[in-house]
Amino acid sequence: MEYIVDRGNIVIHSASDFDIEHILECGQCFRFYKIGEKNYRVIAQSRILEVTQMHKKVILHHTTEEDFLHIWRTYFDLKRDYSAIKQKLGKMNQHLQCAVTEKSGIRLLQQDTWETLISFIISQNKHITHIKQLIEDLSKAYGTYIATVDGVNYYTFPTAMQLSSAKEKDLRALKVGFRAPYIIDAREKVLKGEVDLNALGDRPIDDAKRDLMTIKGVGPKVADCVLLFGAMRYEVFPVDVWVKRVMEHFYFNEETKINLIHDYAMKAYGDLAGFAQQYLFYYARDFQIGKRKNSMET
DNA sequence: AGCCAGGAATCAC
DNA sequence: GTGATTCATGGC
Repeated sequence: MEYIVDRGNIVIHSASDFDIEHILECGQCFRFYKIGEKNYRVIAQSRILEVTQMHKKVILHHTTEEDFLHIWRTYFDLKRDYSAIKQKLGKMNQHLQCAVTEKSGIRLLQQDTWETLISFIISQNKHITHIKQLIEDLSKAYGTYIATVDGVNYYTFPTAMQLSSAKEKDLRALKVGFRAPYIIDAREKVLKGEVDLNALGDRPIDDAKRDLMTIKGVGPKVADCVLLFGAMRYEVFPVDVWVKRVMEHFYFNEETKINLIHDYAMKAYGDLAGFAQQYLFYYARDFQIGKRKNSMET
């Protein structure tokens, strides 16, 4: 995408397939704050970035051309042609056509593998607002101070090393509950090299997933999320309660086992499965599709 | 107040 | 192997 440098900001005048609200609120990441309408503060890459959008004009505030080219362009996945992806998905069926049209500004962020691993371990059986809170508390307790903006202190997400002093009771004090030993097991296996997060991108997908699932508290869904959001493995299809509901609602018309949904989608969507999942998830959650009172209607 | 949350481990058969 | 129960915590 074409950009200009303007008074210390990076400005993209004609962003395509980009909606900062869709990107951040679609459930793939947790470390962001809404400042105003289409105005967000993002904590990533050991940095704080403020993003504003007005129609097709996107402003990345107080950043350099070098950071844009080497960090944010990759992080926001700006080199990928999402029009082509949406076109292919939209042709597959009418429901996907609705999802990609309604949530047309989604892009899959290229996030840190370790951060997604711990974040999605924490995410299990929790509402997104609470997940965000826990991750924030964890960062404040163990991360590195970045800066203070508008009177708020911001911290990086702690590395495995930075978490090495944490004991189970320390994590429980942060209210992560039964996930405390899971986080510790993830830290141990990563620090000892028993699980190599850097290898996830290159290995056969089944091997990579099996590796992740040796960590306590990492099952099929969390492993898929780490592979998709933290290792750019777009052929996976994480099935959570929302994806299960929307798939039942649109494709199966009855209660369906997670495994069946997962295998069906991976086969049907192929190397676009991860993208399909994200459009469907955000679409389903936003419109509460398949939830109780709406279930199995229309 | 009770139900649910971007699930997974554990136990019962 | 499948199905039910348990796990901690907060929001609604």
